[in-house]
Amino acid sequence: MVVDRARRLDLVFHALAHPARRAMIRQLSMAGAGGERNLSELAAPLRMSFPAASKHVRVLEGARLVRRRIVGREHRCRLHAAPLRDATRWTEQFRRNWEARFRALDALLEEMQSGEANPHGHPRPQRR
Amino acid sequence: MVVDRARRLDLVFHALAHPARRAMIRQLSMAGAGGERNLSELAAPLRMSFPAASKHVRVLEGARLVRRRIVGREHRCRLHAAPLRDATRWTEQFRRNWEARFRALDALLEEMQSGEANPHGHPRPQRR
DNA sequence: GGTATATTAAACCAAATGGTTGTTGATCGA
DNA sequence: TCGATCAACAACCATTTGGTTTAATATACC
Repeated sequence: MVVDRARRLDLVFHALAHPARRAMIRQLSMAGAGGERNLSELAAPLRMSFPAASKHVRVLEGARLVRRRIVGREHRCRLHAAPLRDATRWTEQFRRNWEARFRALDALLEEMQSGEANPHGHPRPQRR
Repeated sequence: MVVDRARRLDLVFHALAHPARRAMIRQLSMAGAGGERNLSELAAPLRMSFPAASKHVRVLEGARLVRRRIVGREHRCRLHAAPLRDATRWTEQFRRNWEARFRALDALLEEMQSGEANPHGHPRPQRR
């Protein structure tokens, strides 16, 4: 099944949009690279039934944020960081662009204030 | 109404988890700092009814990613980057930690391979 | 005033989400 | 082999999400 970039981002952001799932990611992150937690360990701190926690893990798997390795009766989960990087890249792309333009506007205002003294009598554009 | 940090992140990530809303953010980002788009402009490229688009804008507002200024009959929207930064910070926090540990593991493996020649006969641990 | 434009509101709908309980199956340890 | 443990599965439920259509409201234009 082919899942395109956009759909992939949907899944990752959706996975991150629930505190229980973020808590799981946090816990797996603490485990370090190659570190693993089985489902019980992930579910334990979560104030919800085991099946509920299990479903959250599946959501994380669907977003490819977590991979599962079955060893005996335990399902060992580990974090997979790549989709997290994709998500970050997406947000950064627009955040940086946006903030860069804001800095450019700041610079322009600075220049207009100090260099010339508002020579054409235009009212200075205001932010906020 | 007080909305705590965790809940705020829920809202932001949820807002980012739909392609229509990401498209709106992209469009507003193109508009530059201080740039605005009214609802019709945001809705136009979206292959859905106007009311549907309007609801998406509300979701973005709820996440404080967009602010609305009503001018006459037009509702002018502008991007607000701060929550985007919060979201990025969250993901970066764990991604970096995780990748740093992975690099450390790589370095260790490197050292074991070149320095000693696998002296204890342990099978080399494999990643992937 | 009358008409077009921009947007909200209301009612409705299907599907997804997030949770529960109860049951089943596999595996580990004594 | 027996009991405890780890986890899936199924069925069910309430709420949210994402969409629609139709109607209402406020503003701009002629």
